[in-house]
Amino acid sequence: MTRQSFPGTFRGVSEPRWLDEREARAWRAYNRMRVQLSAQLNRRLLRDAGLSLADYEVLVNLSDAPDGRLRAFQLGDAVKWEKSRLSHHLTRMQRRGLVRREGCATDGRGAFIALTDDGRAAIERAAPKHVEDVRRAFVDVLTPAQLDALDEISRAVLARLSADDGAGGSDPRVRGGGDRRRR
Amino acid sequence: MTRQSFPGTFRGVSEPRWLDEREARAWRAYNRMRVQLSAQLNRRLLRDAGLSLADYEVLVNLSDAPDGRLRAFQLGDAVKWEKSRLSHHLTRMQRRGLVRREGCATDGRGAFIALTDDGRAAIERAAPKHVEDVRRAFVDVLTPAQLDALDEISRAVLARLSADDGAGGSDPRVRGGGDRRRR
DNA sequence: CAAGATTGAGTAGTCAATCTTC
DNA sequence: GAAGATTGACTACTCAATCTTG
Repeated sequence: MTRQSFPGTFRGVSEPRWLDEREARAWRAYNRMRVQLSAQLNRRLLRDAGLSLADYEVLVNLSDAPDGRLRAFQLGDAVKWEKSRLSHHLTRMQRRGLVRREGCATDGRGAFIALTDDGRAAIERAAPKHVEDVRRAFVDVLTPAQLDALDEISRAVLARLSADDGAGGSDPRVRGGGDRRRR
Repeated sequence: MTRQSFPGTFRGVSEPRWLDEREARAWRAYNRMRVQLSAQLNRRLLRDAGLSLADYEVLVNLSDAPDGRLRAFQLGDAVKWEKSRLSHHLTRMQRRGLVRREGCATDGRGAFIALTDDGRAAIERAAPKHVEDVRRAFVDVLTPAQLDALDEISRAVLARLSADDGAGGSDPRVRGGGDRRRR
């Protein structure tokens, strides 16, 4: 949107457009914030309530749902994780007594994920302190204008991401030569 | 900065100040961007160059250093990881032939981490495409004003985070009762 | 004993393959 | 065969303990 394609390039192969100073500064600062903010919130939540951020997200979504239960794929849509990650995570949470798996009557393939009493107690105990942590580190250091700006920024990036993931890639060039990581 | 402390609360214990609509919207949007953007960049870098974002960060820092080598703690300062994460990661990268560990002559405890020829080749091969990916998903969808806004936002958050991590916690209340996670 | 760094054990996440039901 | 979900194998990260040198 902001810049035209580079004049004189040939099918994008030649000189990459490196980031200029403003761009690099914003990108670096954003990445530092991203890493440090998540780490701090995670550490505190774990220390104060014995939950990871991932646990918290699952529990919040379940506790907002009617009857404290959701189909697994609905929960997956809400948290935007890979199916397998969700499944593994629920297995661990089930082992800890926070959620329970229930079969679905109308669709034999389906699973309901339900909050247990312990799970509900855990999220209710954790939430006030966690919200305070989010306020202290994030919300309360930003002006309303900054909150709105960040919202718009996020939406712009997300719009591009879903446009690209729907389609094939960043563009149609095929770039065959990269060595795949051996596993 | 933006809001006063809640009138009628008693030592912060009573009603938590939940997020209002603007705050919640920004927080949710930011988190979606954070998760999806990293995931997409990671996936593409891995697919096209066989490197993870973590590998990339290490290699960039080394290739910017004189002689392509740094003391481990300098590298750690640059990437802001835990010492043990860095050490584990370097072990894996060493096994893949991307870096090499060298002893330090003047400090027997110290280790130098050096880029191998393969490591330098890998980062030089990966960088142009990765920068294009960052441009496409992030830099090029934002206006210069938005880039500057994000820079300021990040700095504000980071300033609060380092103030808090330097000190004891979010505030002096001790909150002893949370059940620690059993391991 | 503090700084620099590594190790081990356990938890978490990813990719690909699989299983079952629609 | 596609949707809903799980499994297995592997890679990655965290915390606490350890080792070594200053």
